[in-house]
Amino acid sequence: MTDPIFSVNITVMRWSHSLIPTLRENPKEAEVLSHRLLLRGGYIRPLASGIYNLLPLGWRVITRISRIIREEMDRIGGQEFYLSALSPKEIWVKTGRWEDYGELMFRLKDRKDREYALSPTHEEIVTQIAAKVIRSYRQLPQIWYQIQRKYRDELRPRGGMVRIREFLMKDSYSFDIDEEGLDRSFSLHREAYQRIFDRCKINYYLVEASGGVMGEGESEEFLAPSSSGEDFAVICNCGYQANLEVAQSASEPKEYHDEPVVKVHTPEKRTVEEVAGFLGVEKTRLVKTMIYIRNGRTIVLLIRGDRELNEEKLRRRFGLAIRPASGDEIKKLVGVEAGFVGPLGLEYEIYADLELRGARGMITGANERNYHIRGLNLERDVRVKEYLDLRRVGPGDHCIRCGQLLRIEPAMELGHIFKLGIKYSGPLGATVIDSNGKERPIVMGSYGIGLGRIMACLCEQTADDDGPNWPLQLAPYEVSIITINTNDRPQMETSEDVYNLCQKAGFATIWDERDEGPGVKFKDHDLAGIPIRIIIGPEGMKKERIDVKVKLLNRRLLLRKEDLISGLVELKKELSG
RNA sequence: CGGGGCGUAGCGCAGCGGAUAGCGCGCUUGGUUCGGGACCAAGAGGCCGGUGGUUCAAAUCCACUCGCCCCGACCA
Repeated sequence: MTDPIFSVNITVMRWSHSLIPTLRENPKEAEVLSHRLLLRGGYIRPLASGIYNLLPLGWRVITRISRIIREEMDRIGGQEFYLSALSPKEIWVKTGRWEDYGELMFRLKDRKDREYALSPTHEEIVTQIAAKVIRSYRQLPQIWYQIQRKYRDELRPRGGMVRIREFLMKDSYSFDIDEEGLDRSFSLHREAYQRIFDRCKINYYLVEASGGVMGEGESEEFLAPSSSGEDFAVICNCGYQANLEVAQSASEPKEYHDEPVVKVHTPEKRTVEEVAGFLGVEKTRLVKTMIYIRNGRTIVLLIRGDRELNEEKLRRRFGLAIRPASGDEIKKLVGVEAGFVGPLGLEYEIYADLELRGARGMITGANERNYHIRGLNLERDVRVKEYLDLRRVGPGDHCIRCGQLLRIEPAMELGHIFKLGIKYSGPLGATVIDSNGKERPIVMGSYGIGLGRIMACLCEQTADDDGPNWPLQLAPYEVSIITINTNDRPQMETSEDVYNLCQKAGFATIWDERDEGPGVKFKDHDLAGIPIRIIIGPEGMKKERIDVKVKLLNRRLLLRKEDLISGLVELKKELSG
C-alpha cells in the first residue's frame, strides 16, 4: 500500500467498491419491518413473487448463521450432505406425498415426459439413501444434515423473507434402531437448536407443535416472538408453551338450568351472533353444530357458541382427509341449511368439545328452517360418541396445567423438530437387521431450521429506527471504519493504518472511504448494522485518539492507536458474552 | 382461488375532464463543503407493464392480459 489515496489494493475491503445498494426511501412493496430493512440495507432483492436474491451483505449474514448451525450440528455428530433438489415422482408416490403435498409442490417434466418435483423437503431422498446403504443396526444411529434450498409453491408468499417459495433450510434427519434411540436423537437436536438460537441471540419459545404434512408424531417448534410471524405462541408463566394449533386451555363450563326441549321460532337467524341476540342470551348458551366429511363418512362436531373450532386438532384426531361439508352437502345430509343445524335426531357419529360435557339448558339448531331449540341437555338428548378437545384457545383462556391466564403472542416459526417414526422408512424400505437378526424399519426424525427467517427475525428483534443491530457473530462485518473527510490526507492515512491493524487482528472490517457527506455514511452504516464503528474525523485527529462507537453497548471509546486492538478485543469479548 | 390496491426515469411519486411527460432523491461533470441522508452550476436518463380497440390525436377513455403488494380462503 503506497499512496493511501490513490492506491487500488484489492485486499482492502472498500465500501466504494462493495455492492451495498442502500435505499434512501422505503420501497412501497415492503410493509413488514424486516422486509423493509433488508431491502433498504441492500441485503436482498426480489426476483419474482416469493423469490429473492441474496446480495453480498445478506449472504454474509446467512453465511454466519450457517457457520453456527454447522458447528452445532457437527457437535451432536451430524454429517453434512449435499442433496439434489430435483427428485423423481416415484419416491414421493411411495410415501403418498405426491398427493398430500398437492399444489404446494413444484412439479416439472423432463424431455422424456418423466415427472419430477423440486423438493419441498428431503425425507424421501435421505430415506432412499438410507435404504440403499444402511444394512445393520450397528451402523446406527446416524444424523445427516444439509443446508440447501427447498421449493414450495406457497398459496401466497408474503412478508419479504417470511414466506417464500425458494428458501434456504437446514434440514437434518436422524436414523435409529428404536424409539429410545429416536428419543435420544430428538433431544440432541432440541439441545443443538437451543444452542443455535442462543448463539444467534434470538428470543424464542420452545413450544409443543403439530406435524402437519410431515407426520403425526411428537413435534416441537421454536417460535420467535414477532409481529410479522404467521403463528401464535400460547404461553403460561408456569412454563406451559404451545403453538396455538395444538394449545389446550382449561375448560370453563357454564351452568344453565335444565329444561325440557322446546322449539323456538328464529326467523332468518343463522349465526351464533344473530341467534343469541335474537333470544337475548349469552353466546355461551349456544351449541354450534358442524358437519365434516372424512372419506365419505359424516362426522358431526359440537362446540360451544362462543368458541372456535381448531381444525388442526381435527386433523390430528381424524387424519388429514377430514374436511368441512359444503353447503349443499349439509342440506342433503341434514335436510336444512347451515345455520339451523343441531345434533338432535342426527344419526351420524357425534363428537363434542370437552367443555360441553354435562351442558344443560343449551340452545341449538332444530334442523328445521327458521327454528332453533332450547333446553338441550347433551347427556340426555344426544348420543355423543366422545368428548374431545376441539376448540381453539382464545384470549382470556386459562392454563390447562396451572389455571393462570394464558398469553397469546404472534410469532414466527424458525425451527421445527419431529419424530417421524417409520412413516418414510416403511414405504421406502429403509430397514436394518437388528441384533436378533430380524429386519426392521429404521426409526426416523426430521429437524428443520429456516435460515432466511432467522435473518428476518433477528433483523426485527434488534432493529431501532435506523436499522438492524446484528449481534457480532452474525453481522456482515464486525468493524466498519468511516473516514469523515476523504480529501484530508492525514485522515486517510490514519484510516488505512487502522484498517490494517483491524485486518491483521482478524476483525472482519470494511472501510468507508467514499467521498460522501458524513450523514450519508452514517445512515448506510446504520442500515448495515455493523456492531463496531470506528470514526476517523477531525475530532479524533485533533485529540490523537481513535473514536470507537458500539451502539449495542451504548458506548463510545476514544482510544490511542496503540491501544486500539486490545480495546477492540475487549469489546468483542463483551459483545460475544 | 375470492376481495382490495398498485404498475409513469434507478427509488419515491405527480400528471388520468385526450395534443410537447413532470417533481424530489439518486446518477454524470465542475466547484465549494465535510462528526448524522450538504450547497451551487451544468447535464444524462422514459416503447407511461403488455396487447388490441375508440379517436385526426391516448400515459390519460374501453377491453383483454401480465406482474407486484395487502387481506381472506371451510369457523355455520
